[in-house]
Amino acid sequence: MVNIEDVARLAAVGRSTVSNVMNRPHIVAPATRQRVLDAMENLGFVPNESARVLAGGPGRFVGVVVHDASNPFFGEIIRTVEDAALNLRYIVSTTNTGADPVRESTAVELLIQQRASGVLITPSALPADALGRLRRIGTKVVVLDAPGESGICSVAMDDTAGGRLAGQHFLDYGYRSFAFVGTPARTTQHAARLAGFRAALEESPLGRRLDVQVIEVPHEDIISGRQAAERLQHRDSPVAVLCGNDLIAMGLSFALQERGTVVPQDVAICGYDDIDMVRYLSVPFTTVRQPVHDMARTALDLLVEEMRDPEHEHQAVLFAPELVVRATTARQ
Amino acid sequence: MVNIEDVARLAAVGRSTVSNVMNRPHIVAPATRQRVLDAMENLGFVPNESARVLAGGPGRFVGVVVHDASNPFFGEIIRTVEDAALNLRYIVSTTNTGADPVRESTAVELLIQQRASGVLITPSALPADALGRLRRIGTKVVVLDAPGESGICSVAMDDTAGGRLAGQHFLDYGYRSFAFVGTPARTTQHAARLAGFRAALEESPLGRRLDVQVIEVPHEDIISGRQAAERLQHRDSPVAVLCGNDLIAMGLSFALQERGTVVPQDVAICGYDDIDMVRYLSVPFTTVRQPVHDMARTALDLLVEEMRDPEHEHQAVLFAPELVVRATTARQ
DNA sequence: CAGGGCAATTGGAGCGATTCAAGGAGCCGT
DNA sequence: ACGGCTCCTTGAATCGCTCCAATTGCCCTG
Repeated sequence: MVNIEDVARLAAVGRSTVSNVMNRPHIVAPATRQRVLDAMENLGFVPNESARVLAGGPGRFVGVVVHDASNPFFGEIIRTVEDAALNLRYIVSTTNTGADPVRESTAVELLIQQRASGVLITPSALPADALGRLRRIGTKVVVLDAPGESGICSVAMDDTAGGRLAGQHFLDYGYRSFAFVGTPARTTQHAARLAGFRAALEESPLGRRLDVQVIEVPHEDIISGRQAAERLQHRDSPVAVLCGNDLIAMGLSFALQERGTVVPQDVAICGYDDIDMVRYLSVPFTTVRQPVHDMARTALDLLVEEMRDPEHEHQAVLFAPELVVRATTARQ
Repeated sequence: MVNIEDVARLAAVGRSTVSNVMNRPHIVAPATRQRVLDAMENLGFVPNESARVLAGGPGRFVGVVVHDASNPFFGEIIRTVEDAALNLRYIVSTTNTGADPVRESTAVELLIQQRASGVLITPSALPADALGRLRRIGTKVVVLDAPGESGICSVAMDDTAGGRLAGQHFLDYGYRSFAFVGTPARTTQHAARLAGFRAALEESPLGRRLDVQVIEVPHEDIISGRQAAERLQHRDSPVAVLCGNDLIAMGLSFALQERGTVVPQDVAICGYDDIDMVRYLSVPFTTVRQPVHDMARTALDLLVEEMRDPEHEHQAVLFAPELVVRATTARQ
């Protein structure tokens, strides 16, 4: 493989000059610069990132850790981040954790091994020590889709507000029986949504007479949503169900339809995320929209800023959710 | 950051011994090994992967390049590969190309910079020179979901056979008017599916009187499928449409339903991939199933074998597709 | 008991970049 | 003509690790 020395020899300059052309082009005389550039071109030179990082150069490796890339919500995040990062010539590495804390720490561990210069993470239950270790090797961290602790940048949705929005909407529409399907025990996001949901109900005139049937499911996907259908109890009055995300809502809705339960007459459903798909289903979903694109973009901007500017001040950005009413809820 | 030397000092051994504990544990005396292990633990030592790679050690970095991770088909591939690779302590980095040749080469370029030791790629149009350059730096490559050229390992579905299967099925069911929706001009996979589809029709007794209306769409997603609905011409006889993948099929189907077109009475649809979701829709999809899990697993196994064994013989594995008949096609 | 063989350990020479301090060349004003 | 500048350019030291060749004991055997 051709290295910096080969380039230097062909261009008849010193190794450092070649390095300068790559990292501080402005201090190299135009003629020399061009000569070096040509030499690189001729030789098909590609700098060795490992050597670069080892020598203490600016790393160009950022890791993105998400629950599940095939969930369109995360898909959109990844796409946004990749687009922006590739333009800045960063190398983006995505890892899925399946919201599993063990895989999450494995993923972080591997990122540490790589001495990633930045990490964008959607934690399920982020162990503080993992963050500490990342910090110690100088890796910048931005927490995405979860409230950040102090001393760390974070970009999140106000999940409590989102849950509230859904609860309020159900109450407005006259529902009196409620359920939540998701993974509140395993992910902070769902827990907050559930909390907001409960809060809205409790604050209503009917007060604490309103109870929420909580159905904890194993994953955040369609299959889990389907499974929840069997456990959902609905007798006389229609049940209003808030789902932890749209995929779960889809699964639940499909399974209910198969059993002859009609949405929204028998069961009302509110999803979460507003992924593209749910707007196109035969019964378009009422859901809580997250400004995914903006979140992702902001998160990357914060990360880049933090990587470039050592004096950077941490900030926690909170986005507001928005309720999108479609056909899976109806006025009673 | 703590390095190998710190560990060596604490354990009162030489640097090399620490290295040996990590890479060739069997040649270190058990007592010594334990002492080193303890020291690592105490110091919270994490080997620096960059240094390792630079020193010519066995790299543990593999790249996975796919069209779109949020497509469940690729999602499943990624999940499978990640599971297996993480167990082997490989670092998996996923990149999306959106089937765009430019992003594809950018992705490969970055992988070269990283000196990845292995790459699993789903090419749209893989430029031969990119492969060559990867090869030159010693990166092992396995092509996934596309026919491999000689001198390279590949795992693929027999897409032509898949297209044939669909065509045959439509003929059996009595359809006489056909269309294909997908990206045949931009991806080899869709092109092969279309070719097989055409072949089946041409080989039928009705011969070449059967024409296929080809609708090229910009992406392989739901939105593109929806757009295709406007361009699909169907007059008297029902049209049988083969879609390049299930997402396109879903989009097409949703859009048609909105305009009052009934599936399968007015338009029959056959998807491709058999992603989980399509089985649960209100009208479950007829589709061509790909053994994704096996493909992904086989691809990774090949890659690992190739990375470990320099004498490795390239092979091209071809999986057979399978038709799954559900409710979007009906006997005429 | 010398010598051979084996197991365990280790210092040193890179790997390919970066950064820094120092050196050389040309130009200016005096 | 010369000191003092600015601009460019460069050799050397370094990063943390792996591998190799060499070394050290130790046990066994003839």
